[in-house]
Amino acid sequence: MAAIAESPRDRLTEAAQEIFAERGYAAASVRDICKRAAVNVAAVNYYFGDKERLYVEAVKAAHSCISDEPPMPEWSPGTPPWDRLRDFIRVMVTRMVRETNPHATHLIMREMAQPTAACIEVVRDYIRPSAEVLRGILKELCPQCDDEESYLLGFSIMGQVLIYKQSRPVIRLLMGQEAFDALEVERIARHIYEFSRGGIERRQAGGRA
Amino acid sequence: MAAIAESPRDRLTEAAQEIFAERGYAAASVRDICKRAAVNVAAVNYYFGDKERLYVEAVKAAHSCISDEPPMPEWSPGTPPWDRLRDFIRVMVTRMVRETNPHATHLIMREMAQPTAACIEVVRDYIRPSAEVLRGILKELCPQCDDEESYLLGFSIMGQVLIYKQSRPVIRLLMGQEAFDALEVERIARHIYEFSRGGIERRQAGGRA
Amino acid sequence: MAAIAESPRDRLTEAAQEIFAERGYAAASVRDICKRAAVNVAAVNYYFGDKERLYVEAVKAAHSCISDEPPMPEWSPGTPPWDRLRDFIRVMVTRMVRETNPHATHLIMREMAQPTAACIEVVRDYIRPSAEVLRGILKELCPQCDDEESYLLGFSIMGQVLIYKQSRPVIRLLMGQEAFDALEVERIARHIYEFSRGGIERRQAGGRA
Amino acid sequence: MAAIAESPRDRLTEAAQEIFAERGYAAASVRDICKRAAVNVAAVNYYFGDKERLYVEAVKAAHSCISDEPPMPEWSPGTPPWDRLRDFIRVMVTRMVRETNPHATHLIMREMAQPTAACIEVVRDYIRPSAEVLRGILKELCPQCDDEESYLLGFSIMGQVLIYKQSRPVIRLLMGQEAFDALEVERIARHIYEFSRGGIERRQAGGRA
DNA sequence: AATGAATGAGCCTTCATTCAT
DNA sequence: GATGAATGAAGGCTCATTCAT
Repeated sequence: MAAIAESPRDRLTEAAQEIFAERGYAAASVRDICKRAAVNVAAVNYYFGDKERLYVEAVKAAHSCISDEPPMPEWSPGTPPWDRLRDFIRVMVTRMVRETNPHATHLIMREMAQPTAACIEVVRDYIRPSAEVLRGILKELCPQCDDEESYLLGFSIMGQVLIYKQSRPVIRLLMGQEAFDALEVERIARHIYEFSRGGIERRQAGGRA
Repeated sequence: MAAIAESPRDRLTEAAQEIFAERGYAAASVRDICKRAAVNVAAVNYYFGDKERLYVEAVKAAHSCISDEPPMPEWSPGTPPWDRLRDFIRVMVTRMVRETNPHATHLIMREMAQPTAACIEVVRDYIRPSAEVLRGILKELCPQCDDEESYLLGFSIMGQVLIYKQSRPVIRLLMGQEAFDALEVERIARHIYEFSRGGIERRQAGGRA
Repeated sequence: MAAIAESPRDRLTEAAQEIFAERGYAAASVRDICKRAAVNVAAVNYYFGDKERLYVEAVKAAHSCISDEPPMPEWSPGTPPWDRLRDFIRVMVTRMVRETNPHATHLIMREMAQPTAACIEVVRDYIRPSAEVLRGILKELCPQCDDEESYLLGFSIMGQVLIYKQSRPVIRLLMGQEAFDALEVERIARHIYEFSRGGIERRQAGGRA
Repeated sequence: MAAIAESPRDRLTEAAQEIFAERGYAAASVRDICKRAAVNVAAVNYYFGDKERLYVEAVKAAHSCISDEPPMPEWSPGTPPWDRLRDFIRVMVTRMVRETNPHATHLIMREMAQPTAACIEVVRDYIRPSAEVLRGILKELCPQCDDEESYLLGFSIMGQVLIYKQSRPVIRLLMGQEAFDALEVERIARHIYEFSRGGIERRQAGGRA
């Protein structure tokens, strides 16, 4: 998106996303954010009152940006749960890995690892809805799962997805730059789907072989 | 574990681990670290030359501390790969979740998500060795895997483990405090093992059903 | 007295009196004054051009307010000078001590101790007229006084009066809250009159005993 | 006193006295104080922690400077009370009017008119001792005075003295520059003594003539 | 006539760092 | 070998003010 001439307020939120994502809350300076947004230093105080409230706005903007694109498909009532799981994983991997708005994802990851005041809102507005979608699918695949089990299944799936965002630098170092660059979204998504399908089916089959 | 009278240098490294882990690099102040270590402000400069070099030392100390405890078992030559995988996962989950030296793990996680100068060394000395152990096991379980596939399998396993450290606050918010507290290391480790075994076996069985 | 809906300009002057009196010129903020006056921030600039010119207007308004109430009596031609002196002192003490419009007196006192651009006008319009009244009385009581002497007498009288305004916090601390509260305007005025009468009569009697 | 090269801390206290006296607390800037003291901006934080605590120190230094010079004479046991009153007044007028350390007196006057956290200490350490000396003299001159009366007498005397400090700008405007410059400390002190003696003696003689 | 958006200067404070001892 | 005094740079924030409307 990032048009060149939005309103000062929007430019500020966007610049804040970038700089907070790059440097973290403490290391990001209001002055630098304003410079990148091409507004006066006092604008932060004027629009948001505070560095902290600017941060919260930036995080909110980031998660709204992430949640929108790509959107979760609206499945027709009869869509088989395995298909929905495959779609879900593909959307999530795309959101994490794709190089559009890398600042937004980065900011959210920071917030998840190092929660601040904004975390509660992010979880409530962004993460929980997705989590509920996933749990809905899982409940259908494993009807007899209790709450804890379905959470563990969900974390196993999301863990596989998130590692590509949260530990990306490490992954690049481990695989080497070339192999890392060769990784495609579709490849990752298909792998996670197949792997997870195996895990779920094994659970349904009754555990140890 | 935090003896009262170590050498000033060690006290400094330890205090640095704690404060860097709690607040991050930028928000941590040299003065506070020195205060907690009960040394003079100039000591950081004297012993390490720099805030940044103190940070690197703290990260190194953290990963040396974390790699030791609990140690990876030394398997006898004939140990079946599934058993070694189960052990590997249990050790990793324990290292991530258990609340001994939480500062050390926290610091390492920060470094993985937000690589600084210390990252290369952390990967080389701490992460790659573990990664090689895991890939060794996987190569044995899936002899015909190419490099990319074995990496993807490894990431699927480690992703499931790491999410409990890197997204812990979110997990707690999602499950609720009580359910979160009820989660036990053994439970998590067994789940990840079974889930991953299903994933690996499905791959070996030839993919889509 | 503080009607709810005057003209914006008047509301501004009034709010300025209060806030300048409470905090002093530098510590008073144009924003706060505007907030209390319920007008836009730009109103100060619009109506007065400047924070400083608003201050001058506030001081003028304060002294015009203070000079009126209570008014100096209009003595009939034959009123004995001692009676006029007693009245004069009572009016002055009342103006200083009484708790009506405390902002106005406070502002004037500030201006006397810490002269700004407004001081010359305050002296010309408010202080000198009163001073002339007093000197007229004193000239009558001590006809052979030269200028310096009559000034010294005037300062001795006004000094006794002003201390109750300018050093009020100290007086309260010295006497204690209770004794301070028990002090009545009439009591103070009578004391100053009697004390001053003694001083003046002694001078007329020829000084040292 | 004001040597050219004292310790940074002392230079700071002295510069603070001057600038706080000239501009008041809010309008005085830490930067300007440091510039005048020829120290770094951070020195205020280092030595005093705070602008406010620097202010308190400056006020304390001011009153200690004032109280020392000129000192109150140490009267021999038999000194007649009138002589002691004359000395007391002369010392007080000298402290107020003399042009040594004008900053110190100015600062104290500000504090008396606009009390801050420092006021209580100033009253306790500086003002009350002097007030007790004066009340001791007055009790001897008017043995039958109750507390309130002796306070009123004391305020009448101190009011005459303080007006030359607190309202100096107004006095200069009223008398004109020349007459103001011609006023000598001795002249003022003698006048206040004679005037006050008349006031006290009249009271002892039984009030109205 | 009157305003809300936006500004640049300056505020106090804290920071990592160094120097003389 | 180790320290306390002192520094310069930069931090977030608030201020009086202006400009387009």
